[in-house]
Amino acid sequence: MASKHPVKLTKFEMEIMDALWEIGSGSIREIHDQLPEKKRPAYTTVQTMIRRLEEKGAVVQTKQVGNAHIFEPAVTREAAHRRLIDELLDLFGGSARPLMAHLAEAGKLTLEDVKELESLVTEHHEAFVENEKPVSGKAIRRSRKA
Amino acid sequence: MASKHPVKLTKFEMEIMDALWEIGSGSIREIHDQLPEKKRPAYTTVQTMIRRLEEKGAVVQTKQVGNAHIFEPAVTREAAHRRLIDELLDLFGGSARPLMAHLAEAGKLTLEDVKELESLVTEHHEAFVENEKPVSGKAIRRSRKA
DNA sequence: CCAATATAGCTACATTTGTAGTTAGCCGTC
DNA sequence: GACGGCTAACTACAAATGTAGCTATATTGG
Repeated sequence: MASKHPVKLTKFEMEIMDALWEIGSGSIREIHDQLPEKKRPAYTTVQTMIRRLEEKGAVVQTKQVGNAHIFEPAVTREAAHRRLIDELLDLFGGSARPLMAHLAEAGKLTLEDVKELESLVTEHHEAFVENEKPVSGKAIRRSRKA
Repeated sequence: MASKHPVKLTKFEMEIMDALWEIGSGSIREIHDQLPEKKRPAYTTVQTMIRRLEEKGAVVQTKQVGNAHIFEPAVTREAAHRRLIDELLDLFGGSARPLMAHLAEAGKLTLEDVKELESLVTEHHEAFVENEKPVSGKAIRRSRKA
């Protein structure tokens, strides 16, 4: 496998990245403006954050428009999310089971969610038995509706 | 509701707590010894951590045996876990769905897991319709087998 | 009772994270 | 071509986190 760890991002860094993922690419100001008014830090704070994210390799500076730098994500939202999930799973001993249980108890899951999940898992499983490995190339097909 | 947020614990703090949860209660030394040899920090590091955890209200000093203090968790593992999950969920916009999808794709879930989950959710749901609120007092019953 | 040992209780320090001010340079405008 | 504004860069700083040493004291075996 190629890139080992898609860098570790903190909660706040994730929020910055969220803004960037949302707009796809943009200047510091655009990222800043994209942040929810509520917890919107100073412009310079975003600057610092982006700089650190760049150091970490989470964003890259692509081009330059005027004297403004344009940045874009160097990691996908999915990869970042997966990283967080894996980390959480670790705390739980690597098994997803307890995590599920918690979600269920907290009432965060509807029967529908579970149904959907079932087909996802089934598909995934079938992809495995049919090819002896995950569907090559493109990701597992699944009904997107969000 | 009583205690709002069961304190925020870092990864490392969780590991310390894990040791404590495991032994139920014990002295610094016992906690220290309980930690996996691999990443086992200095005795004093554990001391510092426990002190901070005490400040945070995650552990309490119950009694004293000889000159050794005995500590025990002030929060349940479940509560701590739930806290982490909730935080993760937040990053995901509050919905458990994307989380599920990730787990499914990462092949972390077996069909069995999903089946089990289904009954969990069903039970939970029934508890709701029957009582108009979560099962009072004790937690939802579920087959323990770990 | 006294020495060896185990603990507790401080203090210390490097890193990471969150947050922002200050300064200096580039750019377009008048 | 000088000026005002936007942006980049650097610097600063406090709190949280990770890690551990040192000192004084309590315990206990001899």
